[in-house]
Amino acid sequence: MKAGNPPAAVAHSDAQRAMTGLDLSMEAMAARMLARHHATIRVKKPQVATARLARIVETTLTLANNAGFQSMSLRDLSEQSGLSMGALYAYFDSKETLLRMILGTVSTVVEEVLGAPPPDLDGPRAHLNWLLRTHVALTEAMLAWFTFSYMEAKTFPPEARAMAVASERRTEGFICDALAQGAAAGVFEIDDAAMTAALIKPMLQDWYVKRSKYRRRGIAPDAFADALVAFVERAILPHEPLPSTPA
Amino acid sequence: MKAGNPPAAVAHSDAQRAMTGLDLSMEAMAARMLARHHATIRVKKPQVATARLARIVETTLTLANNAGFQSMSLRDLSEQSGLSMGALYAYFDSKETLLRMILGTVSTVVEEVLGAPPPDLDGPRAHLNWLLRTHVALTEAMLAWFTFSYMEAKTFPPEARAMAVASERRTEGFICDALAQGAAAGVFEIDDAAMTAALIKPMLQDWYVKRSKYRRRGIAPDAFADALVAFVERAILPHEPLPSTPA
DNA sequence: GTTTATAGAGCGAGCGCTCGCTTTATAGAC
DNA sequence: GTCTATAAAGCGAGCGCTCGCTCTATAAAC
Repeated sequence: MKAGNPPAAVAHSDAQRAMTGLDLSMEAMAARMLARHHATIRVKKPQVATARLARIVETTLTLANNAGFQSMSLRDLSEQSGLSMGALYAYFDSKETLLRMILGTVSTVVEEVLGAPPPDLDGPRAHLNWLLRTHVALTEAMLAWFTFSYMEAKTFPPEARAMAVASERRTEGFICDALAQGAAAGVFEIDDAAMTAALIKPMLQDWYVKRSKYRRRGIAPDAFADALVAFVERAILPHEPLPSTPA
Repeated sequence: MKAGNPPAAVAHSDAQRAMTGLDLSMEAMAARMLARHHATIRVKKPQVATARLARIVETTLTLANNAGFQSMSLRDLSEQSGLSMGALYAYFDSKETLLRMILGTVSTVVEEVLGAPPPDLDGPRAHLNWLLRTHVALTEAMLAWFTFSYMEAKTFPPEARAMAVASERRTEGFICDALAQGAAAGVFEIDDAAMTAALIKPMLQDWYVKRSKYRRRGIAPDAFADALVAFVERAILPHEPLPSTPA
């Protein structure tokens, strides 16, 4: 396993980068984590550390998404990742730290991607459209990370839970802002932007939380995004009054 | 703690019964569970068994919803419920059985409530409206049960997980059927009923999964149901074509 | 006295985590 | 090229502890 650009994943990675503005590959994420936690990671060589970290995180996400983070023992992680117990503890000082490293990476990426819309978006409708489609693309590219963050949030220690909640509120805030701007501009017809955003977000989350449901039905990311955008726009774009309004 | 009708909860219980057609109180649920599992519950006197079972389930839901079912030790459960370890094992033969007892109760209740719409509903629109509002009322009345079922589903053993998935599909099926009937009758304007139902259900689930979000914002069950129905109906009732359709 | 229910000490298994030791990579001396 | 010195990285048995679960002695009910 030599260093250098992994040739097979380049096209895929480029497509993601075009949509989200970032390299979302496991290697790139591991490099980010290393940069953020280099003070506490005992392995010195960046190449080695990045590769091992990628392996650790990949295995953790797989095991935890199958049976839960609490149920995943560090012996399991050691065995599946090919690293010894001692080697694992060169990268984190406790199981909880490993959890926080993963969570922090996810919320940082969400912030960076959704908080930086392309400058050429034409108005609130295009902005909301971009938010929804980019969220689908982002969670698709980092599916395991997002299911991990979502499903394990309940059992997180208080600090980590607060981080997860804050990240979710931030995401909902992006949607709410786009809705409010559209309403102010007369592009959208909305009673309560906050409530509408509160209703839209769970639909976005369903894409990765219940991913197997959509996979079973053969629904591709683009098809889901299309349906979601169509549904939301029908509900918020202005149109003639309802033909009948019985009780 | 004597047996008999708990007087304080009668009014509340009656309101629930009017909406859902069932008594959803903890005592009533415990009685159901006892009837279903009387073969394996070693405590013979129904009054004693029902009261203890209610206490066990109530404590389990509280502890599990705080830190996860896996993290809840049976010593915690023993201490908090006031029952000894030995007494607990008179009601179930393993922690997993306790899990299945709770899950089975939830999915049975969902089936009974949502599968029995009142006969005087006037058409698909009223039916869908009733489905949405009843789902909100049901999950509100049994909030802890539903958050438990939802949040713990990932870590369930295969059989229990299958039960949870089946129950969710059933719920989505009720919505899908109402949508399809409305589309066939020309009351709704829908491309794909299954996809629309798939988008509606996560909004319903958000009410109990992210309950603290709505509590923080001071949104009452009725207000949520109103907003949800309004949002969904705007998206599916027929209306004039969109005023503009830019890319 | 018999039945029913409870108490709580105790069991083996498995947990997160540590630490003394081994293996591998690197580089200068000759 | 070969040898040696040193640091980096990895290893895995074992520690203290908690887990789910059991079992016998005891209390209460009738």
